[in-house]
Amino acid sequence: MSSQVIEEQDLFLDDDTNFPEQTSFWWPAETTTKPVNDGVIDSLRTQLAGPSTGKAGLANIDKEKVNAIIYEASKGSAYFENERRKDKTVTKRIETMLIEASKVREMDLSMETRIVDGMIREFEESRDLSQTICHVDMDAFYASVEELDAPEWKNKPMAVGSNAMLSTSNYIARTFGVRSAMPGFIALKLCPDLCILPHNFKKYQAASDKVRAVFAKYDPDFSPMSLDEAYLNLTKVSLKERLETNSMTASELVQTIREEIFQSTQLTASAGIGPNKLLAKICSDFQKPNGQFEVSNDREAVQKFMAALPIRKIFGVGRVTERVLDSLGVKMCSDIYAHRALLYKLLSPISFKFMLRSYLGLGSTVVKAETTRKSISVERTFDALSAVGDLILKVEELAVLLAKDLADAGIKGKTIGIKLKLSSFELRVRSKTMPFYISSAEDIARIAGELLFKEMPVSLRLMGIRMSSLQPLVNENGLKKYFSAKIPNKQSIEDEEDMTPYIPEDYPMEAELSEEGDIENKSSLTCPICNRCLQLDNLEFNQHVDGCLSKIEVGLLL
DNA sequence: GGGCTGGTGGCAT
DNA sequence: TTCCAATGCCACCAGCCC
Repeated sequence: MSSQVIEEQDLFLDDDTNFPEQTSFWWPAETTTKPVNDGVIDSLRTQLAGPSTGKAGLANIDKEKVNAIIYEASKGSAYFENERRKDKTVTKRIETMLIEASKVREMDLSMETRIVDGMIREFEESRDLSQTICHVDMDAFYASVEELDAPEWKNKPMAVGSNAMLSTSNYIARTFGVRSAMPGFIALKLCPDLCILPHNFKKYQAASDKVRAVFAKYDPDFSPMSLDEAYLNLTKVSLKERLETNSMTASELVQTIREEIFQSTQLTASAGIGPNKLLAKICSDFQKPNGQFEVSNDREAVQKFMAALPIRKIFGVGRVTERVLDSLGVKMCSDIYAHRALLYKLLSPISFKFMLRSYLGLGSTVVKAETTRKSISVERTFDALSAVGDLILKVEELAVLLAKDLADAGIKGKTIGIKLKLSSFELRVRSKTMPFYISSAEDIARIAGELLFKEMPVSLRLMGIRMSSLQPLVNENGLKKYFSAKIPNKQSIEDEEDMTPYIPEDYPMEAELSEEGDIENKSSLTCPICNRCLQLDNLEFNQHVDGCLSKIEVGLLL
């Protein structure tokens, strides 16, 4: 598995938002910004503040002031306008639901209540309290690793990432409201003294390897969620091992694990213990940093724990779901029960079941080391591009990267998807499933190019290509394919149809090729429309593709 | 009409 | 001036088949 995948996931999984007791929000009097209120509703300001800000641990921070600064820094940008559009969509969705809710509230819901109570009884019967699951989460992982090499950062606000986006921040920086998934330039407005260190994934991987070695000792099948986070099933740790580690209870065992992690890495970890993954995950956030929390394997303890929990604490409930449920009066998990008949009527069966199970504190107990990968993708952000030739080059560039990742992973796939982020931040995803498997850069570029051209004209700030419906490569030819000659290249297709777009025989293609020019500045480029390999410079190539596109419009091609 | 598959959008980490 | 990258899951809809 590509290690980069895990590292990148980590950017968002690092949501350890609790703070040391002594922290308080620093606010110089002369720069105090009054919370703005120019007609923008609170939901948008909360939305702009970023993910995870509603989670526990921010009690010591003046959220109003932080949000006001973020709002001021974002106002007027394309990003801001897009957030406003998204906010309106959610608002509309909520309005529609509230109309429905007012109708439902007038109805006699005794039958629905009985149905839900029946579901609860059924769920109760399936409750498994026999397992001891632990979720371990390293504290401010990237930042803490950096502090190992440079201890002076321990007393200064520091974050890891870039001017565009932060992965994580140390606890000093968090007292300023600086946190993961925040753009660096906004973080600097919150904390002008903040130092932003670039990523050093090799270091984080090395530290992670040490942490995982400890995990493996206690559960060889531990399930890593990212570089700094994993689930362990401690049920099977034998009494003998517990005695050897001088620990009898699950809590003592986890204490031992955390101590071993510290011995090995000088890094602190927080942990949660419970009868399933849902509870363990929530608990690991409770005593951050460098702490642990346990919910005992007892139905009443679990119910009591869950009832007092804000719904946002549930893994899978984000800002949007929180807003939607809040509009229905559901803020805490106990509210799910109080409003069970209404929610039963309004939510989809799957969503309702998820909420009800969460209220009951029921979750999966399956801790598995490996899961099969479902998709593999690459994406890049860049300065706005709209010229056809530039976009084609970008497709080819990404296709090469994806083909390499596929080759490294030894897989091929049938479904190609493109992801486009317009300069307006509007997101578009398009995909196409082929009747055969592909893995070469050429095939990927051609299909991705076809998808892209249907969206033209566009001005893009991000492009991504994803391959899904995956299957392992069975022979070496498949692996060699991408590195072999450019065209034609069909060995992975074998008995399947030819993918080359149909081009009429009398189609006049070669005008550009016969032109004179400085061959030094020309490179070999494949037009994704007519699939010809051309020796052209960028300008000529753009003109060629534009010509092909106009031919598509009049139905001459494809 | 119900199940299946594929495509798109959205939400989540 | 500046808002990442990779992946999974689900809802909803349309089209197809039996």
